Amino acid sequence: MEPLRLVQPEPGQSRYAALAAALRARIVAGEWPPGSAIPSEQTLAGEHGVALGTMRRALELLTEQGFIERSHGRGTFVKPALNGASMARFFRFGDGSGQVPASRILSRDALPAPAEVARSLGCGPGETALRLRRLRLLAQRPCLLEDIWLPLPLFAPLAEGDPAGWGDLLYPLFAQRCGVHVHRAVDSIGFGSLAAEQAHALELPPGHPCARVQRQAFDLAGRCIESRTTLGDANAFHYTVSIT
Amino acid sequence: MEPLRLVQPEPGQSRYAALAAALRARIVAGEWPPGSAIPSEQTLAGEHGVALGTMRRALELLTEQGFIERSHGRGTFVKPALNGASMARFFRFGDGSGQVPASRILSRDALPAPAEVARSLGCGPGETALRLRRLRLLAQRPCLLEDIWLPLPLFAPLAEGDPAGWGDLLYPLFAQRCGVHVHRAVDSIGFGSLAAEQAHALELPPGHPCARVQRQAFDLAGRCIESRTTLGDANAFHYTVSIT
DNA sequence: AAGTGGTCTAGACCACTCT
DNA sequence: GAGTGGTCTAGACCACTTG
Repeated sequence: MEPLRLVQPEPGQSRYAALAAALRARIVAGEWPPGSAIPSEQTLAGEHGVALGTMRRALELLTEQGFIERSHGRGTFVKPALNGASMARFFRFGDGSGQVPASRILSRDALPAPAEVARSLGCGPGETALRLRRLRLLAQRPCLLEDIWLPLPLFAPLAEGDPAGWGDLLYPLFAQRCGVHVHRAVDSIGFGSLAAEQAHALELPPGHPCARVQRQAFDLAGRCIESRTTLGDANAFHYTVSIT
Repeated sequence: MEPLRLVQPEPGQSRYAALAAALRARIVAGEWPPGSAIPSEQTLAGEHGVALGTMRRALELLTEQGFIERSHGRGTFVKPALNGASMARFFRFGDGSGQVPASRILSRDALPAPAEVARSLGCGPGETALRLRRLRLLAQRPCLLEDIWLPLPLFAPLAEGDPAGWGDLLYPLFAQRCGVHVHRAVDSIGFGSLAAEQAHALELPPGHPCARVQRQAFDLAGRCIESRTTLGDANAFHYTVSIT
């Protein structure tokens, strides 16, 4: 018989919000890994000594916040990590078949993080981080050029071994090799033109207009675990926003 | 004593979804104009012969869908129309003080709608529509150039009178003069370069890179009531997206 | 003080999934 | 058939806004 886990709502906070926070903490702590099932609402309600409807409200909150997914008749599951295939959503290349671009690692170095990268990753300036340069191709033609910074004690497993065997998606690799699950990402879109070196890699003329997508990726605990800059032909860029 | 308004859920549809649809129809029909209060959940629940909690679920649905806003202790209100000040959200000009750019109407004509515009507005190709060309300025400096198409029987009141008195925002004008309330908008973003005439209006060199935002605006009933193309300096463009 | 939406309870029953 | 989440009920009480 499990003892009651009573939660004490902060003053002004509702009980279901407090319950959601408690469950979120258990998820973040890794008690239930991404993709696995958590106990049924019946069980959880009994465990915390609250009515079923109250626990449902808490689980609805966690669903809205993107921590869990519910499936009728099956159960409630910790939301699996993002797979990172979403970068192509900003560009419309060639056939538009929506397939994942192939990946080619151009370089891999452990370097002191420049100020801007350090700020983005939330680490001290000058701390060493892993920098990947990566080219992405569709039908053997270069389409995206990426500059990826990863904090270093955490991503040490990626500093070794042959990157040729990594496959086309990085985020599943982060999970397998480093135990890092990407839960949320923020993309910031801007515009610029290609430096000579960048233009050469993308097989475009120097000075060609490009779209620049700066991404920060976060894990379940809200720590920034990736700072990435992606460049692509501005003429292939497109994006749609709905306003309400 | 108001008679019961019983709703019949479609097979496979929940009762609260059917209630939400019924209320949405009354909102779209104009029974409660934008900004006005609708009856309390108590009243509505009684009126439809359902439990309070069920009516709450229906109202939650309408809230998510953007048709109503609820305010603790005050009541439930039909969501007021968009004010259209949101175009500046795509650009970062000068001081970044976030103020609304001034508006200058460059031209106003009733013309047959080109095929693409007609498709966007959902009217027959070649039907006449109202075209506005409009320049927007911050601190007396041009920043955005707009090409706006409006379907014509509906917007006839804007074909007359001096546009100089219209003010800086069009959407409030749509509501006052034409009874059109903008409920939702979809913006599609791309990059291009300025034609000579466009460059001249924006005081930029011809061929200068520009961001192009194509907007479709919709009223409560879901009809497209505006097709707009906005051009601005690509170097001032920025936008942030959160992915979960 | 009256009226509104927000929280919480304790139950019943239904729909879906898996074995 | 057992277990899950989804719907619906009927009520009590609380928190907020307004006259």
